[in-house]
Amino acid sequence: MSTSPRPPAGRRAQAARNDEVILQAARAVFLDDPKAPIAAVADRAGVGISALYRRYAGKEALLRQLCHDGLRRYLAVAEEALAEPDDWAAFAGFLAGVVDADVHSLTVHLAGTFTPTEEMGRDALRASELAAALVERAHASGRLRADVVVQDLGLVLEACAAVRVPDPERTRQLRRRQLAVLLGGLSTAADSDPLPGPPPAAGEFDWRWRLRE
Amino acid sequence: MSTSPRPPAGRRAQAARNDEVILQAARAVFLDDPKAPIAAVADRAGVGISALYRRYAGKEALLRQLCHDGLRRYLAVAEEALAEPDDWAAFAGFLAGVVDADVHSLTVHLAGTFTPTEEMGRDALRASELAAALVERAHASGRLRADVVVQDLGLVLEACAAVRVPDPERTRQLRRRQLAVLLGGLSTAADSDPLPGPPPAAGEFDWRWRLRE
DNA sequence: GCAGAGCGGAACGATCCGTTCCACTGTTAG
DNA sequence: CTAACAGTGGAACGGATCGTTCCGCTCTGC
Repeated sequence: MSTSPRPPAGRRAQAARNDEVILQAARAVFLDDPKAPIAAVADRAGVGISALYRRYAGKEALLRQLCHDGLRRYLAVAEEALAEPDDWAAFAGFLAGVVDADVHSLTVHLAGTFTPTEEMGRDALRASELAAALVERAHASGRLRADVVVQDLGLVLEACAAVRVPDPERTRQLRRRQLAVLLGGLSTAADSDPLPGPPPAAGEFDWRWRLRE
Repeated sequence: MSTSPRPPAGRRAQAARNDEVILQAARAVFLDDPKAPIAAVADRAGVGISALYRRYAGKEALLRQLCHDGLRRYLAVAEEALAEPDDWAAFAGFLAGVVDADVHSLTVHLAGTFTPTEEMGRDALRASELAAALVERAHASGRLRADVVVQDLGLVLEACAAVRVPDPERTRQLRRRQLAVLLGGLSTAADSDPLPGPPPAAGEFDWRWRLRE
């Protein structure tokens, strides 16, 4: 056998596999508790702490990577949604996609625990542009209440992310339910009074991203 | 002057006033961060740590008291709402009252940080009974979607409590907005598809109340 | 005046957590 | 075949945090 037979079971392969295992473990752990100790990630991944520090300069680097990955998933979901021809379906599908991918917790709840990179800033900007486009199309479809603004998406996503039970699959189901209620409330079919108070403004949620203390 | 002139400025009076100041400070602090250190409460109240430990056996006792107070407020809001003749207005007013009083964070988010008393258990039971009555009346009014169950109230309140900006008054406004959207989605006016997935079941959120670890 | 309730805040001990360090193991280049 | 070494597990360390205790002071009510 010149090359290794089936799964390349070498030290290298093990390491490459650990790359993925560690990231998945970190995602699961920090999704469950944004302030979890780094040792919890190692335990969950079934590796030692060294395996972590070999890959990331420190906790902050890991958090940053995790958050950036989440941001990229958000972008992917948004772009996929924009490909949908039906304006309202694109809007609803986008929200469902973000909720299912649990991307909101990864981005917003990890905010302030690390210093963001410039690239993250660019991606975040692009993300808000895509969201604005989706809202605009939803407005054009006539099915979105006129007094809904882009920033309301943040509230909706936060509301869904707040739903949490120990079982992940059940959590997903309950979030879908919550999202369905919210979508009903956002649609013009709800003939209720105008939404109260000044709508959320641009930059009103930026404080999350400032480093704590 | 036989008795003190204007405000009864004695050591006793100061102490009585501190009772209230400390409770308010504790509420503000733990509302902002359920795991805040006890020293933060003392700072916020403008008193020393001794003033706290003179009144409460420990952190857990303070948390328990705070949570029980919140529960009692919840009961008061619910009973006030039940006095409203219009079924739907009672339902909507109840939710608005709970959101404004920020009672949900005080009860649910402090859960698991102390061992509850029997009386709290009784009050919690009564609270769920009142909530069930309000939901039943809302159903009777015909304005509440048929597939909404009592447990959905927890999701709605959680969604509102999740909205949070540094300014408390602005937070209240945004929560009202969120609640308005949710109420729109809960009402029969939203002609959308049936809510997806199995509805939240009784006892599905009890895990919060078990002591952590 | 004087006993003591009430208080401020330093000090203590326990815990937790991020990071470093070292010994060990299997792999791979030569 | 073997010497170097990438990769790893996990103990150990140092700093930070936090709940609680304790001591000395003040001011009041008798």
